[in-house]
Amino acid sequence: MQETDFVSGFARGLKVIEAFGETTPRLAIADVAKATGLDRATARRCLLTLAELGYADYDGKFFVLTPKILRLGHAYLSATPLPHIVQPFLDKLAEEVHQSASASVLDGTEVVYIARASQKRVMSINLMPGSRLPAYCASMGRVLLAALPEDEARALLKQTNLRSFTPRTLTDPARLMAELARVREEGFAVIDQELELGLCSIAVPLENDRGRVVAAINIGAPAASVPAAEMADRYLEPLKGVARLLKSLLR
Amino acid sequence: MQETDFVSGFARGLKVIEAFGETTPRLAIADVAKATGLDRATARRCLLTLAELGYADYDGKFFVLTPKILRLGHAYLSATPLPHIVQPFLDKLAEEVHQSASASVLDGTEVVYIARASQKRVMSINLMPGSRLPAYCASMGRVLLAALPEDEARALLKQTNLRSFTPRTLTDPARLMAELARVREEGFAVIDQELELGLCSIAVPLENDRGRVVAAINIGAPAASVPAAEMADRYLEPLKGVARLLKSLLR
DNA sequence: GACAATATGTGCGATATATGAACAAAAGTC
DNA sequence: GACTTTTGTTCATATATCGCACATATTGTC
Repeated sequence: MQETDFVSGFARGLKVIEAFGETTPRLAIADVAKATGLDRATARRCLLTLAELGYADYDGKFFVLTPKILRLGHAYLSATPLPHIVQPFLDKLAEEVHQSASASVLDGTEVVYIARASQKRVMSINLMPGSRLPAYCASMGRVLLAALPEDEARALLKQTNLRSFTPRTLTDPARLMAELARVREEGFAVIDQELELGLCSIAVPLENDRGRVVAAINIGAPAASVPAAEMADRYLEPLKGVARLLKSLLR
Repeated sequence: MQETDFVSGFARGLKVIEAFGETTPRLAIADVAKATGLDRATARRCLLTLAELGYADYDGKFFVLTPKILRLGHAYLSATPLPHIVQPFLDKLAEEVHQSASASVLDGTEVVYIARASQKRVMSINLMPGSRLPAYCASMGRVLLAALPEDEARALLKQTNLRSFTPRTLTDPARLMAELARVREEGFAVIDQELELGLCSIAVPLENDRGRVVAAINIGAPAASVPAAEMADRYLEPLKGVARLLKSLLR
């Protein structure tokens, strides 16, 4: 890369941070080099830089990220109006329906939670702002994919690893595209235990004042107490209500 | 900087990300240059790099961070065992006492939330993993400062902007140090509306198996329903119980 | 609409960084 | 414990980046 408007040292460093993940909390220099495709010498320099700045700890062998890294993501959550505007509406919604309510946006093939009001836990994993789920099998993901032009949605599905989380997970691209068309038509998506057995959810898009879809909100409920068939009857109106209220507030 | 093991381009880039914050969500090149102290040309290159990589959007004038930035903080939250281990205990605790429970660690002069189980909202601001509060006037902050050697705690207080959030906020360094001594002695800290009127909280330290304090947990309650004097009676034992259970699980 | 005041874009020499190979040091294997 | 393999560190040099100064564009003011 010869671009004069691109700081490759910076880009490499960000790659190094992203090398740390769920399954790889402690990484040695060589691990990072392998994960990022960087030269070992370069990976080492990036890691030492992180340590020097206090974003990572180094015990002479392994590097571990420190909580200071959270400043970076926090810069987004506190700097972006959307999470702040949506949060109180989610709180009220969650309290009214006695279920968890969340808001998310699309980042590549995943949905990213940007706000959440949780009632008692139903999911096995703990969702919070910054959490990610594959878009194709999450209710908000379906809504957000449906809001894209068909080819873009298709392209994203193509680059997604379509695996079955439960026996009910839809993984056939053609059937997913058909479902997206239905979602686009009807204005909401219901997921019946496709991500986790025992969990249903329903989502609607959040439009801004110009009618562009900027996010999605959903309600999740235990399948045992709220069968999928009832999700829309119970929760569609409350969700649509919030979406209507927010429409004029978002840009 | 002449260090051979330091990538200053990377360090500069991270500085640029941190320039975005609550009051400054949309920044022009010159703003970033001013905020970071970097040369305009450098700030511009870093920003264009962020945009190129999809971490920021650029409309030709202003830069805005995208949700992709959350991947960076998420790398910590998902890579670090502490949040995962603590979360289920907080969930159980919050349900038992019908109040919000949180866990945090120290980052400089601030506490950083790493996990949280929220019951109904009492605070005006919404706390979530990644959120920050000044250590000197938060219950978990007091506990974490008390766990440091005296000089370190004193040094941190010195570099803190000790402002009064409410008429009750302690801001005198000497009195704060005395309070830290008391906290160290008694093993818990109670905050009586020092951060926000109407909000009390109580925190205890979380030790690992070798007795080192690695985090703090707390319970927050509305002052109207639980006077500060009752906080310890009601919540100290549940908190201590969780700390005991976690001691062997943390390293 | 002309002027001043800021803000942004660009080319260049000086300087810092990446590269890959060579070396040193562990770690794993038999 | 000698051998192989992997990992970490160092170094010289080719290359990319920095910061400056200047050119251009945009914004605000009267």
